[in-house]
Amino acid sequence: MITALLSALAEPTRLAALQLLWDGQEHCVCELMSRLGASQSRMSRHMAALKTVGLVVDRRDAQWVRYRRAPQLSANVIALVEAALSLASQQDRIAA
Amino acid sequence: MITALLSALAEPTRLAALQLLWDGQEHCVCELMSRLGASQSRMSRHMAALKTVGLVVDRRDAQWVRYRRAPQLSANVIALVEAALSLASQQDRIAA
DNA sequence: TGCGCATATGCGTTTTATCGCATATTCCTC
DNA sequence: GAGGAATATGCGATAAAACGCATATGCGCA
Repeated sequence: MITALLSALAEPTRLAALQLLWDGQEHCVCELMSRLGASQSRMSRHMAALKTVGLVVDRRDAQWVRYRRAPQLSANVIALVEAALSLASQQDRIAA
Repeated sequence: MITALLSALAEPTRLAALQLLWDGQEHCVCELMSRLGASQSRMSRHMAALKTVGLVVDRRDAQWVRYRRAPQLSANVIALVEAALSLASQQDRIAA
């Protein structure tokens, strides 16, 4: 559902995580935690939320769970996410 | 703030209202209420929320308040809204 | 001025989101 | 198999959003 997707994007930590994952590479929860300054449970739950709406996928790799941008997202969804990320990074530049 | 914008979009009635307003025309609250099946106070508050984040503007016209899409929205914001509306209307077609 | 229509808003309630803390789970290494 | 690292999750607390109901406000018209 589109509103679920928008709700998932409407949280700063999740949006920032998506920004990191948008490079197409895998990132473990521990990396996201430290880079975004989020606690462990908080980060884990936010990633689970992104996964639930299908924006990211995860993969177990030894003791790590590696998240990455979901493959095969529809063009519409990609357009939405990239518009959001574009606004977010624009805001980051202003804040900096 | 981008997350406020996304939160404003992440509610079905608001998104549907935006879809109607996106034609560039003015629409009074009473029209939106009846077309979207929302109660008066609910519709009024949702429109106020859209106004707060700057997506719409309003104008008093006799006993009516006419809302319309905000002019001069940045290209980034327009891209975001249109991506959301595109997904919403796609979903509408599936539901129909 | 008084009435009626359209809209906004104060208020209390209910629902939903988010969080921290503690604990469970999974997997590696020794 | 014991211990430790990385991650997930149950639970209770807190905060935020949304709602209905009632009432206030703004406006036109008689």
